Amino acid sequence: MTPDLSLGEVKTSLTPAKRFEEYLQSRGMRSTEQRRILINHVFNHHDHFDADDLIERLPTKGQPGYVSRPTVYRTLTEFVDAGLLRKFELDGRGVYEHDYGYPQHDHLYCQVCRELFEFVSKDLVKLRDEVANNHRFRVSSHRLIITGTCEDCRKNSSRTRRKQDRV
Amino acid sequence: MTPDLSLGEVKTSLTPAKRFEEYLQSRGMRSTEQRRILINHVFNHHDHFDADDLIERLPTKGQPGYVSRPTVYRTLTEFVDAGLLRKFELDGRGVYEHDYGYPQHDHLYCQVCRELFEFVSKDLVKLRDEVANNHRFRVSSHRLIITGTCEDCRKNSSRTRRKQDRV
DNA sequence: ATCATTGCAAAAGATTTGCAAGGTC
DNA sequence: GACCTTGCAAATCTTTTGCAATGAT
Repeated sequence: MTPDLSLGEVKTSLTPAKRFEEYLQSRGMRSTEQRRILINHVFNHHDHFDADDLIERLPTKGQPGYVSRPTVYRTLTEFVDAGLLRKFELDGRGVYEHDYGYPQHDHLYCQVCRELFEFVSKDLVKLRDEVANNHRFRVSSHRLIITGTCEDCRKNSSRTRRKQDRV
Repeated sequence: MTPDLSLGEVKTSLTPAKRFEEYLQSRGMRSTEQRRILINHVFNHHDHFDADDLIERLPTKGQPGYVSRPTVYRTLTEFVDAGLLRKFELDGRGVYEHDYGYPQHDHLYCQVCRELFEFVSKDLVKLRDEVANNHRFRVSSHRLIITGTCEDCRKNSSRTRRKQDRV
């Protein structure tokens, strides 16, 4: 479910990879094989994912394209710092989504299939800013998650979950 | 910061302790010293807290009133199941707040002093229900956290944080 | 050559679990 | 007495860190 791009999209001239290169340069950090591998994986899908999802998609140890778990974690943090990804917490895990070039949006979270659905609401941002103003609070971001049951899961409440349980 | 009670308060005839007793009865669970200790501690403060906060307020091992860490975790989960507390995640930790007899509200979170401020918004609930309707999604709850900097911390940006860092 | 980065192994932090002993109904 | 609960110790899960080897500039 992709949000309406007309609503809040940031105009971007650079690809995520380019932007990340700039970020690295500006910080005296280096362009490495692992960082290139990860940026490709992350920006080839428009999904929400956690560190494990990403690691599972990578080649295993010994194969070309393998990146170790600590490096995955470290690099995800760099992507967040670079403004490429946003991070939030769900069920005790860190979840990442595209930020760079991607419109502001919020989420519906189905507690049955554990899937995230995106929606965009200008009114929510207005409401947020009003509330913050009233409290003389300077907003840097917000996170709204509406939890419940999605249409499919309501219909098929007797069937098996479609998405794997994470034990 | 207490939300306006006129807005969303659930009328409650029972004290949390009584309601919990009923819950235990209905489930064939037992009324124990530890559960009574914890319900008193939890409902004597109107704060947000995590498991550690609660444990720190309890007597230490060997003292009367001591409750072990696993029991604290287990009992907090029971309070949530019983509808007495609500739980959410902040910075990777579970945070609890009163639910039973407490009005619906949301939070401003200051990333400097790490304090939570509550606010109530009827419009937010309306917006939430509209969005959910559009997506044929059945809402069971929502969680909005507005992150930023509170007034005090903006003013005193050079001073030390008022609330202890959690290492 | 210098210094950032990686992978490994191990640590850390929060929470959960197996189980024997003890408490409640 | 039956069986729910507790506390202990240990496990689990996710994420982080120290460090020596490796790679980028």
